[in-house]
Amino acid sequence: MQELKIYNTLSNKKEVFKPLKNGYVGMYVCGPTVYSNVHLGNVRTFMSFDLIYRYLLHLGYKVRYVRNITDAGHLTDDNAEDKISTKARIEKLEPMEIVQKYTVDFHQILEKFNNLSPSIEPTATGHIVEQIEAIKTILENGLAYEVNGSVYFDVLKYNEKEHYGILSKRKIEDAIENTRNLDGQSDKKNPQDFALWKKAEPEHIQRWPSPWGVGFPGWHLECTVMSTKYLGEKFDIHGGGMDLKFPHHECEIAQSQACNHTAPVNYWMHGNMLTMNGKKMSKSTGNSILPNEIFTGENEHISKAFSASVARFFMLQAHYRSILDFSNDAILASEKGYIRLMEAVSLTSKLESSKSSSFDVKAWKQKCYDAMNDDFNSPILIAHLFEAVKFINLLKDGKETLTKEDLLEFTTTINSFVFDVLGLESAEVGEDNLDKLSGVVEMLIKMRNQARADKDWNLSDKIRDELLILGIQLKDGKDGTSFTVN
RNA sequence: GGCGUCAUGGCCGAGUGGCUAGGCUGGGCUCUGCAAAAGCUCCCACAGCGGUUCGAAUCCGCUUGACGCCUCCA
Repeated sequence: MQELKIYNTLSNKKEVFKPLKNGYVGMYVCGPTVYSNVHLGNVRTFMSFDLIYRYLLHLGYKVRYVRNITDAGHLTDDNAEDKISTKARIEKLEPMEIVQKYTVDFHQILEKFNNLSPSIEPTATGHIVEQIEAIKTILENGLAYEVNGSVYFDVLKYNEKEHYGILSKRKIEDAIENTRNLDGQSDKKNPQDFALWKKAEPEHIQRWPSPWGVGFPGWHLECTVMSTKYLGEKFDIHGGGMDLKFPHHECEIAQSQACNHTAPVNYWMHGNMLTMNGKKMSKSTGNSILPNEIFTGENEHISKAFSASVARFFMLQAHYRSILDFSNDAILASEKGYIRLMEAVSLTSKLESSKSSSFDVKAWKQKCYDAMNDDFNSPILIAHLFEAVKFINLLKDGKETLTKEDLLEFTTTINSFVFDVLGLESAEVGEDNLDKLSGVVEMLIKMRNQARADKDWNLSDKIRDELLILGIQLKDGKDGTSFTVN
């Protein structure tokens, strides 16, 4: 098996990946809070982990990929209404209708982007019992306290033995110094303490009974409980967006330590943000673009519609740990590159072999693996794929050669990287329709060739130009005319 | 204010102490009836200032700037 290096945000270093159990990987990724449509920035994170999931599968690992759905609303501050409830009130729906609506939307969008489904997709509300049990354990272990129907995690006490801030590289002393005292209306002993269980006010709709009264679980707890349940007290990879590092993931570590007396995760991975106009995409500021707006082109930031594959390719051209800025120019450039890549890939089935090879397929193949083994460096992989594109075009013209064996290995490799690992899809034209379309276009090509033979350039150009308007491009090559559909 | 990340050519975006990223765009050439496509080729770089080094865009320090987190956030 290839040696894979993963950048661990716990150590801030690339580390050789060694799963706990040989050949098996347990991976947990924080999913969305389903109170509104996912925007493109949300999609980027899930796509980054889709790439990681796909590559692990490609390497032959058996991966259990758990990604939760947060369907219990959490509070933006101690006294506000949670987002799901707010949305339910605005849309005049039950909270669970909101949850259902946006869960379906989330699945549909990710499917359009050709993301593979996780192995398990647990919900927070489906694991209230387990969350209550975890709180009991933390209370028993003396690292939480109950006040007025709520239970809080005692961060200062935890910090006596463990380091609260190990992931986000913070010192709790700094946090305390920089905390402004807000009126003291909170039940917390310390502002850094976080809720494990919150007492439900009468108007709070999502509510469950507990040993501490009617309430609802704290935000961080669900991930601890569900990852433990499905992946064990210790598992290989935990992922999420960079913005979840603190406090969410920090709290997860503290909760797991408090429950299970062990660090839960060997490799922490954080995907970086998608920005637009240099600022983080965020619905609250209006600086965001929805996937459906990409598909229809109906957004002031873009000049035309783009397919999900193009958007996917655009995002894969940047490394998952880099900030990526979305712009019309950038995605237009990606679209051209994407088309060039996919046209070359579609040519691979038509290539012919020779007696010798003018290209070192094995060396090229290893470079592709090296790129992905270096912390899933998809931009480098894509650069190597473009090297292959050039080679394919020369091969087609007979200017390069491959033996039968090399050709097979070459086409197998390029197809598996493009489709299986990067998860790109070729243009969606139904097989049947494509056959019919081909017939029609071939007929027009014949007519045009007759016109060209007669030097009737007006007619031949008319056929070519009008087809182009319809999105069908003719290409005159040495072996006759071919066409592509845009 | 605290913590952290990043500053690469016209645009997007990789990267390593000495050697080509790649894509898009622009110029030239080949091919073509003309185009397009494809191929070849050219131009344009590593924020600024110091330091380490035989040698740094790559390591260290400072300056400037941008962004992220510190409240829900992918």
